[in-house]
Amino acid sequence: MATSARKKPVKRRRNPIQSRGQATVDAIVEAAAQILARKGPTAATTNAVAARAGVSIGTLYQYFADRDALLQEIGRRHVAEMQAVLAGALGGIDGLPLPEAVERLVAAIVASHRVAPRLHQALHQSLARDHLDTIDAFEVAVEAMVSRALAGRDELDLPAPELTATVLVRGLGGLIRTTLRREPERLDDPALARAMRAMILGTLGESRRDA
Amino acid sequence: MATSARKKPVKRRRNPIQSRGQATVDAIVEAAAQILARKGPTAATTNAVAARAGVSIGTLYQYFADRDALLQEIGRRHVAEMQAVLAGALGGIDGLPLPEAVERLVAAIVASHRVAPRLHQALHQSLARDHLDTIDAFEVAVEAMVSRALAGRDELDLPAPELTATVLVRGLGGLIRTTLRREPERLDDPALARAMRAMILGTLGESRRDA
Amino acid sequence: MATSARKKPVKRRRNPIQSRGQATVDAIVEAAAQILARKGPTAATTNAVAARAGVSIGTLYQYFADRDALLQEIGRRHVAEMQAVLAGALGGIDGLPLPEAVERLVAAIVASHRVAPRLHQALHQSLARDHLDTIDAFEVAVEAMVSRALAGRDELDLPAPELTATVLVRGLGGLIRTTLRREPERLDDPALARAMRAMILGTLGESRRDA
Amino acid sequence: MATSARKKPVKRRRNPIQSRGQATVDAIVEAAAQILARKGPTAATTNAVAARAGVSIGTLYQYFADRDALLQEIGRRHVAEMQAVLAGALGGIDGLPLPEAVERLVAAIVASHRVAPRLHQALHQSLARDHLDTIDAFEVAVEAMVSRALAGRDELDLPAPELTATVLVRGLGGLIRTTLRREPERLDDPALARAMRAMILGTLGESRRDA
DNA sequence: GATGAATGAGCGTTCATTCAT
DNA sequence: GATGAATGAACGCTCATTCAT
Repeated sequence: MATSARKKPVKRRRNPIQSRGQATVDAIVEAAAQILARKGPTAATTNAVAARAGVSIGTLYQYFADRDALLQEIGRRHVAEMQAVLAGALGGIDGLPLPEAVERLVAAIVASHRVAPRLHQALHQSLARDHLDTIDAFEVAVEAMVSRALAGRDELDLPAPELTATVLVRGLGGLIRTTLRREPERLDDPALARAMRAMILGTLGESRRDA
Repeated sequence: MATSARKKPVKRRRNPIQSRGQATVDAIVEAAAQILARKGPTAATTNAVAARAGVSIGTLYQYFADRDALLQEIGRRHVAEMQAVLAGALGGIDGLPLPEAVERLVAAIVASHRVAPRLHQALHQSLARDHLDTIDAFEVAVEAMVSRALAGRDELDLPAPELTATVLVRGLGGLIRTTLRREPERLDDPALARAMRAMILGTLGESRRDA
Repeated sequence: MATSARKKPVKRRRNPIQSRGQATVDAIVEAAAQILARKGPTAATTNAVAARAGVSIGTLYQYFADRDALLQEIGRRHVAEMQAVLAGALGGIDGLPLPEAVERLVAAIVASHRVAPRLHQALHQSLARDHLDTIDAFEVAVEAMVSRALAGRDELDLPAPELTATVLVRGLGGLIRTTLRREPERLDDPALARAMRAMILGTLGESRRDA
Repeated sequence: MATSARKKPVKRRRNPIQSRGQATVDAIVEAAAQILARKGPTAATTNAVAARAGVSIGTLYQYFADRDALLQEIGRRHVAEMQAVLAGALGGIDGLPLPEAVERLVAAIVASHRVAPRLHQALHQSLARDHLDTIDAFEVAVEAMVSRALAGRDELDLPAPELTATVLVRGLGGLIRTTLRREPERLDDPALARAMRAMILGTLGESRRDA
């Protein structure tokens, strides 16, 4: 489904056994995420990260094999956060009538993108195609989840719930990402949320009619 | 609408009218676009571009104030190409019945993204947030165009054609971009195109019902 | 005789008498020697040595003032081993007739270089000119020993036994070292041993004739 | 005969087409050779070399792909110099009677090692086993040359001229190298030269007698 | 004593950019 | 105009060494 060759296995260097070490790792990851979010990928040099984290460059390399490993860890954490928000906002959605369920879904997806919008963009930009895997895997998981939810609703009777899920999730994601980049404040606009719901409901209705 | 602080004004060094210089500029831009598309932003160093273009690095700087100016020029040309493809594929669409019009629109948007998909991605990745303006402007223009087209169709009777256009264009764009990145070959899948049409038609139907 | 300025005096941190410490020191030295021999000087970092020895880096520095002190200790031990092999193989040589004595000498020198050939090379490579003293001292001692043995043989009647010893020992050593580096397996070749014996015997004969 | 796997092809970066460039390359090589000779391999950092050569670090990398390429170039030049000295000192040696020929040979080998003795040592120390090829090739060539010369002398009637040449050349080389390191001034001692000649003549005599 | 997290000088290297020719 | 040799700030990263626990 997804993609391509994986060369480098995940390469963390030491997982700290003293609690001091864990704090250090957190500081580094947080510093890197901040710089990434505020000034973009090119500003997130290993030296800048170490400086902002208040540790020496050597310390950074105690915990991360290279810059890429750090970036991947940030990606992993970011995805985990989005995942958590999404899961939290989606609990019990299956029991809801469709319109409410869609409302919840839209709200949840938007919320998950609001966790760290600038970082989200930066990660998309900074990670080479080979390294977007973590983020890709998350998106794939979301598509799968939505696909299952759609298939579970007999009322919908979709001929290809997977395809519909793909279109909806990717479309929604792209819409949110573009809006976040160009008009971040607009993501709070209720009219936009309403339009997104219309898009979903309309797509579902139309998809059922399809052969 | 758009965004953010602009540090550097657009800076090209001269607008060579004579064909000599124009050919050189073309060679440089083309070389850069090729490297960008094939090997990504990090491979597109000024020296590599000059070498591939068959000119000296000094000559490159005669025509472009800095690397960024070159990248922006590539963006400008890429957008112009997408624009041209889009316009070409959309001629006479207003006279068409809705289903055919939608079919044409989907085909046109997909086609415009297929002009140079790798370059498209590379530009999104390599341009700093501040410098995506050209691409943003294009997307805005497409939204406006679609908005006008929607507003012109009395049969649709949309309460907010602009909002609907925004959602559709951004959603479609994101869907295509994500697909291009993760499953490029799938863009040829007729089922996907059908699903996209369903999304549009459904959204339009649903949006009309909205108050 | 030997050479040059000595900056740092030999610096070990403590001479641990208790077996606890001795075992640790041994482990460290052995680990370092192994890495040196197998992967060369650049791989023998203090951290790598400590890791392979199964001790912490801090412990390593408890016993060795710095990396150089460790290297020198390895040199010392290596020389001691070569010395032991040599002495063992040379016992009773004085009573032997010349051809047998020479045969024993060649065998002994070859054997002493075979104790740890890779380590031998690595030490020559990794020790700064200033720190080859231990090895130099060993070679000087061998020369002296051979010189005494030659002087003790009235049958030879050498005009300058010391000079002859120098030439023979250094020549033989260089020959073995070069062969070890370029054609290590050839050191087992009986023809080579025979040629070495011819060299010695011939040199001895010729040297006597010299005024 | 010699050895082993060759990974990296020689990697020079640009061979300068302006004469300015050639001067720069020479300055860099010379600076590196000086540092190597005076302070040893570890002092010959790329930055130190560039500084001493009076060029920027970037310039160094215009001409050498990496530090190793620079070292190899130095090796190449050094070997060429030794070669030249050797060839010059050996002209017409074949017509000479054996004792004079040997005298010339010893003088020539000593002279070739005196071209840049400290550099010679440093190269042996700094080059990884994989990269001594240039120097090895030179030594092999010398062995071959001596072997041919020996085979050409019917008076010697050696059973294995190649083996004898190997022993003599490696022995002499090692002897000189050791002496250079420990007692450099002694290389001028006529007694040592005499002893070396004795070694050669004796070895030749003895080798003939061998079966 | 032993540990190992932390340090930071310094390494090899890249690449956007300048300017004498 | 065009060239390409030269620049040097800055990058990612290593490793000998220290010191609080």
